Amino acid sequence: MDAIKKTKGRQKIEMKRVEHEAKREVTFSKRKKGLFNKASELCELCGAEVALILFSPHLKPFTFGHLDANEVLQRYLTGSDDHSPGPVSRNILHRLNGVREQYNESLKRLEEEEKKSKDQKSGTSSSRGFWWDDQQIENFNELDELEQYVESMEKLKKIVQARVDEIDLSGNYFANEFINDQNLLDQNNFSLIPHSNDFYGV
Amino acid sequence: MDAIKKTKGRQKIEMKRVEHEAKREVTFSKRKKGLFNKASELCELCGAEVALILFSPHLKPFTFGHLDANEVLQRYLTGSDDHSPGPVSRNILHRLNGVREQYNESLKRLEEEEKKSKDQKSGTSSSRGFWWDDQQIENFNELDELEQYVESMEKLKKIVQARVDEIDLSGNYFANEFINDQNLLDQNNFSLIPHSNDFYGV
DNA sequence: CACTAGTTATAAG
DNA sequence: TTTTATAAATAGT
Repeated sequence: MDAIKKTKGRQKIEMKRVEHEAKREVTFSKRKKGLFNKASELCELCGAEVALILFSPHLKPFTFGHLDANEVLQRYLTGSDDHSPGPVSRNILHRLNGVREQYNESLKRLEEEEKKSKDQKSGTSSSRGFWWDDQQIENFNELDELEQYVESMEKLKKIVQARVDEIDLSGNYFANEFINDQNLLDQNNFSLIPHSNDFYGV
Repeated sequence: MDAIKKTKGRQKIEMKRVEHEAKREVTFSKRKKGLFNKASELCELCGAEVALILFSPHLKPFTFGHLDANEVLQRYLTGSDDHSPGPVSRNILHRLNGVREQYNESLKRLEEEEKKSKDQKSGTSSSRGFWWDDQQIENFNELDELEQYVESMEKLKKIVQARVDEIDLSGNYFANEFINDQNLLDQNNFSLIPHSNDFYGV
């Protein structure tokens, strides 16, 4: 009967740069959200860890990390894993020969800085569960981005909660050393919804 | 007529850790591939840059980067952008106060190491276009992983080629400084298909 | 933003 | 692995 279609639905697009700027930004926004969700699902389903650093077309940085992007970066850059000293990337180690000590020291200082600004006005949430950074959000569809992030974080919150529950039951989850305190999660995580301009204060 | 279905098709799954190990590894493998492809598409469609570092359930690292993961990491860690000195993350800069110099020096040395081992037996491809690292692949479905990567890279090759063509025409692509020599791409990139055990020799 | 409808990713087999 | 068939992501409105 009603053969009239309201929209053309999703159309196939060529895999090349989207030339129209507004369209490109919409695509970026949608796909960034999709990518972050895919990353979080991979973490949750498989117990993987991921650090994702993304620069928008305007070179604004967005990051996503689970369990903690700095932890993941450290493992990657040093090839070390304090928690499970299994096989180490000799390739990476070779390339970082002589650099590791410096870098570890740098990381320590970075972590100290992070503790200081934790849960303050930096717009950064850093805790043992998920890590998420939204610096420079102010110049790019501010509210939209923010809402997307909040949305993502709320989704992640559910995921983490489920994982924590599971850890309580199974007791041998590989990530126990990272997420081992449900109270910590309850207290510090996922309270990112901005209620003041502090969020934009950098 | 034939109402018998050959499979149940894709089934909805709960977003929680996949407990069955074999199934979890299959899921990881599939979704990692999907995630990498999503990342590469976002890069291509929107001119974004991305660095993705992923640890498998067995803590094996996989990375994906465009244009160059080290470049993206450096921008992220230092908050600097030599190519377009726009707004800089003061938050990140603050956290890295006093660390940047050290880190830049480290990066320089890392790059030197990379040049030495480029296109050798390290299993690492590093060039101006895409960057991809497969260290530690040897303990996890070796060939499968490899094939996936090769597949991804061949897809990416097409993307890069399209982009290069476009740059030739438009001349003002933001990535010009990175991908600015088609011959370089032709010569050094995407020749990763392994034909000997060198690939596994670390 | 929210919606549709055609496209893509992927759980099972 | 490759093939289904369905779930999920998303281009266009």
